[in-house]
Amino acid sequence: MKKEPAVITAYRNENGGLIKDVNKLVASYPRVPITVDCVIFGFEENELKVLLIRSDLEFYKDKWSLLGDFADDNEELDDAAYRVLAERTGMNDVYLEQVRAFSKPNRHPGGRVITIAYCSLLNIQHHKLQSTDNELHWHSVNSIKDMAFDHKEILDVCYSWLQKRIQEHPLGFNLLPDKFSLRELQNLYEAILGVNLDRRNFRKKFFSMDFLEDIGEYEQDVPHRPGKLYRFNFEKYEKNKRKWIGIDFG
Amino acid sequence: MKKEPAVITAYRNENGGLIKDVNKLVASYPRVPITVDCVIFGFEENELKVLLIRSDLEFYKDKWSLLGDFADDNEELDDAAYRVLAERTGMNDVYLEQVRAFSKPNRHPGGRVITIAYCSLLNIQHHKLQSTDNELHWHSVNSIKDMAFDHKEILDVCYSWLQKRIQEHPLGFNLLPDKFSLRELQNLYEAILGVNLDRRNFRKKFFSMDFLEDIGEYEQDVPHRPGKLYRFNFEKYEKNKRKWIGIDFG
DNA sequence: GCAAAAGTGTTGTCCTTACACCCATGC
DNA sequence: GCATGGGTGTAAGGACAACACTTTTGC
Repeated sequence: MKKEPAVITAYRNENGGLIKDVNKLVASYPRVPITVDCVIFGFEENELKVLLIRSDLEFYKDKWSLLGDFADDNEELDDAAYRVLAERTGMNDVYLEQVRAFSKPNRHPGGRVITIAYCSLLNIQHHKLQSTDNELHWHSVNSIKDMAFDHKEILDVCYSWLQKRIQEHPLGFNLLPDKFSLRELQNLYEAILGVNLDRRNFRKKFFSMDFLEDIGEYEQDVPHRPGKLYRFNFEKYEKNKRKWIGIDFG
Repeated sequence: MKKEPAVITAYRNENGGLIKDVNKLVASYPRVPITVDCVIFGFEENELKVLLIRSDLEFYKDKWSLLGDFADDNEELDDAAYRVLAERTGMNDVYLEQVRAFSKPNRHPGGRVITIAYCSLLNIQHHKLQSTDNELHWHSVNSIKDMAFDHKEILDVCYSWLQKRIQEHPLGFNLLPDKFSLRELQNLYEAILGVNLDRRNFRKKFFSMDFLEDIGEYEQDVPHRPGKLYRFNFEKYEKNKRKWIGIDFG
């Protein structure tokens, strides 16, 4: 039961049990190809969308795939994920967060590849996809059935992650224009959480959190009374956010 | 801005733009040594403890290190983490969850190594460390100053993860004996969260969640009125847990 | 009988929910 | 003037925080 890991044992007892040649030690480790895969969410027409590309592999012909790439030598994983985003969308100032690693040995048909999934939120309006990117498309998250690799599983995990995360952190604003109406914000939450929320209580909630900034502008070209536009005041949020004790399993 | 990843470009245009030889594709990816590192928490003498080993590396002589090992060929990362636990503690039925990847290029002195951190909770009483494991020790989490590699950073991240997680999921029971008093449970929460909680409200809270099972036994050998012992009813919890909408940033 | 911790209830406050009416604009 | 959604307030119920006294045991 208490076997020592093989490599460590092999390198022991050279210097009072300590390993001297760390390079040799690391060189003895098995090596694995590492990729990052980005689940890039956007919001359009009151639907949560995800940016997918048609798989490059004949093996997955006509299946959709997340945007990913291998991690370069000495490239930190976050950097690799930002690089994928920049290469594919041209955007540099995008919200991005690591979700977790996926490591099933047979998840890639070409051999073992471990991938680190990242979740990313961007404003579709800020990035009009160019027509040369004709294999790059936004898909309604709820319409996606099956995908290349284990990417459907990764998408599902990231979607759940987002549903939880958006209730505890002000991520949603990354999916909206700088100026947005409360109706847009509510549509966003309803679409992501898959619920209907009471409009009056929703407003009260966000106003009481007190980081929506009334910028004195109004919606335009709407066939009804235009709503006020707001901006998310990030500084105010950072200054006022509190730590929180509240045990509650669910 | 929209450069295509080099490898994908190289393998294109062989079959209508599709890549045929997936093995060759994967073989062309850079490979990285992957390790798992386990942050193994325990609870003893009303303190949160973490299980550490003295570093095997001369480079980190006399520094403490998390328990880790490289991932074997075709070994899933969760399995590698369970293996590390079994090898080091002899325990197989331990709570374990992936936290995240750490990938700074210089985090290991022997060259680039990416590690996936796991958080693990076990009951110290169930596993009396054997004296042959004389470099394996429990350390009070709050007393740890500096560690080998980036392990202090990993520990800090996992500790924060635990503080949050324990408020939303019934993990804490993994740190306690099967039968425990409410006082022990409260001490656990107070130690992990670093706060004082009102005893009466704490009891009400847990009783109202209704998965503590009164087993009709009492504490023994205490120099005061003995408290009742309870057991966590996992089935009842699973059956009653609800989904939850509650937007609240903090 | 004394020390030490277990066990128990009530009240006020705050947060959440449910719900209905007037208002501003485009057509 | 009518259709459409914007904007607002209130009341009830539930959760949480604060708080003190009696009970049981070991010594």
